Amino acid sequence: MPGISTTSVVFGFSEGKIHVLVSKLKEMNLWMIPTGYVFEDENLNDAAKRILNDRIVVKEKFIDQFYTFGQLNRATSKEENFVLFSRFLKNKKIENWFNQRFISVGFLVMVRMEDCELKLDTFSDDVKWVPVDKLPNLIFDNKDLIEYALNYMKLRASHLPIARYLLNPKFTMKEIQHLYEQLFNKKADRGNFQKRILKLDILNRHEKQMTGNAHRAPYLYSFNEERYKLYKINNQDIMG
Amino acid sequence: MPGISTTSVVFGFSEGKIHVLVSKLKEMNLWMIPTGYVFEDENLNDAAKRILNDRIVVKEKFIDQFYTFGQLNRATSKEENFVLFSRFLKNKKIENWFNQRFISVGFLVMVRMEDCELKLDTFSDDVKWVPVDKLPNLIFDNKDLIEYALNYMKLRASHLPIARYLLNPKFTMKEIQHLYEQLFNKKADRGNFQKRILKLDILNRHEKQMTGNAHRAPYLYSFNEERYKLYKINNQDIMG
DNA sequence: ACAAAAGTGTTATCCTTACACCCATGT
DNA sequence: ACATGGGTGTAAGGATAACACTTTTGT
Repeated sequence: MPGISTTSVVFGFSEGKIHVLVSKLKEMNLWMIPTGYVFEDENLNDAAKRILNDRIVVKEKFIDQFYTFGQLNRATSKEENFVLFSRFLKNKKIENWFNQRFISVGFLVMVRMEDCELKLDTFSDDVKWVPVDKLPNLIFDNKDLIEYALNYMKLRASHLPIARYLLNPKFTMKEIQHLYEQLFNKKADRGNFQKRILKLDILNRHEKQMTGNAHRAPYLYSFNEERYKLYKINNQDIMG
Repeated sequence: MPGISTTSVVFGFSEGKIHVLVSKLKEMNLWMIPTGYVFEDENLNDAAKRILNDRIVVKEKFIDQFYTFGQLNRATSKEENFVLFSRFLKNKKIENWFNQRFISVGFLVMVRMEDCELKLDTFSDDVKWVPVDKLPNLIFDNKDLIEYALNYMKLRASHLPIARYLLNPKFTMKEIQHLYEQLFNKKADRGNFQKRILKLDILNRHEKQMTGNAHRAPYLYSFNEERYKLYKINNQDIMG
């Protein structure tokens, strides 16, 4: 469909940092996140998945739209990068898809970084994960999209399966706490955080894992899928 | 832009009921909510406002997108209504805009019903407010959109200026309580509801209004715009 | 005076916070 | 044994829910 694309912000979590998936345009110092046009006979969500599958292979992922970007000046607002990109297109003799106005449905994607296999698409000569606080030079409004997605995650944290999709199947309390501390940029009390999480009654506790460190070994936890599905947040606030 | 439309779910509140704005297709028992195509040189939000202005005149409104609908079978899923609508188009000799696949960005709109002046567009011979629990026969997936918008309002109630835009500038505790009771379909304790609302510290209390009823007159309240703007919800849940 | 609605107060209970204490582990 | 991180307990303070009590109004 002319002018309709999906753009995915793919988040992962590793070594205590939230990461985003980016790919580098061939022979340029310009990076981008997975984008592509929607086919005439294709559902929006299917389009997002198809385009994503060009860059990344992963068994399980969370994917859902978070906002539709339809400003007129989306491509030209980062003028410097727009000029670079136009030259790139000319070199590659690609048709001028991007010269017309386009609307992007933004998708929030969450995966386990360790389960991912990254692939190069035809326009790229590099694909990698970068920490969200160290983003490279991005085309168009890609940086805005990433920030919008992060903010969306924060606001809707209690309605999104963040830990479920970003953490490994088995994880420690320390890991899940670090994840939320990173997301909210805020330290939490160890004991109270644990109590809060456990009170949700959606985790299974497993055997301790001997780490070889010179301290007590932590328990491992996993999500209890049955109870996790039942777990609905009572975010009725004003209604008590 | 071919295939890209905006569709607005316009909510109002009157006589203790949440209402939706609908218009009736000429000479048919088929209703719809404000929809229209986006121009090539037009921002998404501007398109939604322009299309809305064909049906309704109101000074102040809340408007924001809530979801983008991109399923393939959107028009034909309500087959009965699709057949009716096709016949309507043929009668009216309108070009077959709707025979091609289309994507709709759904907008949530909130207005004060009493401030609204409704207008007929060229396809309609009736425009009116209907209670959300008594929707008429609607084209396409319009009913789904309305239900989606309502659910979105519930989920994000604490982040949306619902009472600010649905209630009259001055209102009673009873009115704001009824609004939230309708939205959540749940009764609240009178005293506790009042305490919760007042603790937010975003309301001004005004003189009592003599109603002529045989009981104590209630205070009137309005939103304190300054404090309302400062009021940010700490919905950090898991972070305490 | 009375009924009905509106405003305010009370109490028991629960939740949160900050911090302390004990436990486990490899050196 | 000891240092370090991990698990759990506790007491003070705050928030919540259910309900009772008081005030205001027109008849």
